[in-house]
Amino acid sequence: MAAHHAKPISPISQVLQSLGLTRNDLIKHSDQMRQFLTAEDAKSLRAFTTTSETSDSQYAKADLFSSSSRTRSRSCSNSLINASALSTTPPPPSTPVKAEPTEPAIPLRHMDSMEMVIERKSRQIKREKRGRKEKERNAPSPSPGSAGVSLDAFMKSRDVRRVPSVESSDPSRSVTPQGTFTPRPDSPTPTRQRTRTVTVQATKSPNPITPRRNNYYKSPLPSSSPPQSSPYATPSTKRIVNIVSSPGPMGPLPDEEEYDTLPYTLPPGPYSSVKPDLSYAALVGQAILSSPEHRLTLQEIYDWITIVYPHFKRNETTWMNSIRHVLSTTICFRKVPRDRSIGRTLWAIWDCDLECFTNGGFRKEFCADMQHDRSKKLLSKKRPAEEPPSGSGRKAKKSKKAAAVAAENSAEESSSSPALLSEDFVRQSDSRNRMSPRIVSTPPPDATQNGVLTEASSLETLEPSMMLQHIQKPDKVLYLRQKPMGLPPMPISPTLARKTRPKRQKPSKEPPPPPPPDTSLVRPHTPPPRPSTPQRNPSGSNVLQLSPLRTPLSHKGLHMSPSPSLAHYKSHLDPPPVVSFRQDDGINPAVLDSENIRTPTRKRGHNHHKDRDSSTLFPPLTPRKLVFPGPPSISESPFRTPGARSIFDPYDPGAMLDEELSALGARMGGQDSPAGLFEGRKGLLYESPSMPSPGKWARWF
DNA sequence: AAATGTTTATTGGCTT
DNA sequence: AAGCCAATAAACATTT
Repeated sequence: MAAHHAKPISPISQVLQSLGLTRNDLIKHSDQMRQFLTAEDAKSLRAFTTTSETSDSQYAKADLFSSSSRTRSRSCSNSLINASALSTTPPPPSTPVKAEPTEPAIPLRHMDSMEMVIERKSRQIKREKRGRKEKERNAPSPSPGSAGVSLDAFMKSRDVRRVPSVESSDPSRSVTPQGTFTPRPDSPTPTRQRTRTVTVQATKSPNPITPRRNNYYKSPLPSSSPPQSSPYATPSTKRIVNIVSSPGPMGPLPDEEEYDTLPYTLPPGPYSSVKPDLSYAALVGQAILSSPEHRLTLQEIYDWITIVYPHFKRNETTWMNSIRHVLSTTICFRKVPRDRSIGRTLWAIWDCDLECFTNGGFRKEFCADMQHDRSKKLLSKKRPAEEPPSGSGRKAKKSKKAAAVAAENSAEESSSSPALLSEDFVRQSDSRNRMSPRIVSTPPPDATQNGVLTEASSLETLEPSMMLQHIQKPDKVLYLRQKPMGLPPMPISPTLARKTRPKRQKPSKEPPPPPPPDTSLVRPHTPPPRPSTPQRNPSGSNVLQLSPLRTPLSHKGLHMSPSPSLAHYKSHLDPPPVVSFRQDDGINPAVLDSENIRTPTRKRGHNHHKDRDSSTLFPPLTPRKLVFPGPPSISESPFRTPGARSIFDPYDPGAMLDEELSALGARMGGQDSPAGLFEGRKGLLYESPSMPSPGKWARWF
């Protein structure tokens, strides 16, 4: 808005005057110029042709539009995505064209922005060329071209956005001090950008099932590329510069074709190169949640992070190592193995754990599994004593295999027993984590479905009845899914079996082959609807893995955290019955157990990161908006206006959820309007007395 | 060989 | 001071 005013007509006029030109002349010339450019290399130049002024004005609202359009496109995107819609149609040179608005830049960023611009430009040119060739070569291929283009555009636009334009000196833009992205008019991109964005988004957000191509793996993104610091980044310019030119990790930019497969959504730019004050888990969570299905490969996660948080560069190992570490050790990140041919495993966040990631942060207390742990702790505090025995603390690790086996057995037992359900279950499983949740109360017949996890999944197909059931329970359950009983026996997870670490640990002799799990039980689980393919089974058979979802540790519900209670499990076999389940059975672990939910432990807010702080302030958030993977820093979303959630971003998972709910409600008819559900949810699960009105915190961005 | 995954250890900051 | 936790580092395993 301010931008509007900013549009300096006067300056232009002045310039024109000094040149002895009239506005008409200017227009004329620019037209000519445009034609000229369009003729040949137009595309590459497009971005630059844009005038910052125009864009500025649009900035403010662009996002709104873009979001909506995004959604829309998204809905159809799946089909369209690859489709040629785009491809066939030549990229409308027109609109999208101009790039962006240059941003407002913060003064200090001039230098780099220049560089960035230059670099970007050269990149664009290359890409264009490449793209052209490609097209010529395989004109037919649907998605590629167009999609690629769009993404490309998107990326470019992003770059631009990030880069404060050289010219940008729009005074009117106010930058918030620490880089918070206030609703700067510019941040969001203007219309044209919008267009691009839209396209991109559409492409990338295929719904439910993202077509993830193998190739994607290679991290298509210019990983390091974008580096940039957001204009807001206060920090050192040099760094930014480096980033830009950093050779990075990357190699060649991915082909456009790959772009259409981008499995995640990038928050609107500008991205600050400042190190985010978020834990790695939070970052990973944002990344994963930015994907429609809430699952990404490691590579994708890296990409997302490097793009959104330029602070992290692709060629650095530390943070990547940390990311991997977090993935492996954090319960909320579940592995979704895929067929080899398809690609690597995906790391997913299940709906039941969404709360952990509210506001873009990460609070494990809200992890469904954690809750179990917690309850367990409470229930049995005394227990700890027992375990230490096993060995000296950490070292006492027993062979994993053994542990695994034990776990499985126990799991089996527990799961098999009817007792599992409900409270018992809780009690038993508490520590065990992850899987446990899956076990839910009695399974309604085949109510199960394999849910497809999509955004929709969140709401997923629950049977109304089921829902009701749970809902009854005052406390918790959002929705449960149950799995039909009587699944085939689960094979033991190869994983467990396979790992043996000779060196470090003494191989405890043991491991007799894990007893065949008696799988008569139900193994509910949530999974993702992704086509989980049978895992590779070393032996060759297609048996499913035990739980691919969790690493052994996690199976036990442990995180690396040394917390005593958990520690127990590290060394103790007894508990954790790992429940194995099949990936595809479609059960959503979601929040299952109602019984357990307790208040989130202690105050989480205190330690660690700020995000936490916020959380402290506000307890759990409303479900609906919870997850938007977002923008750089929590506080900084460009979208967000200081106050609030005024802006509706359909692209936001939360929004999608809402939509889903609505739909669901509609379907269900009656009383439980989706809203109602949510409300209920909120009330039950999230609301805490102290909590501010839901609306307020609904969205963290 | 490189990318992925797991796990163990250590460290430092915070909170209790 | 004790605990807890996230970040790191690093060894090792598994896949690609």
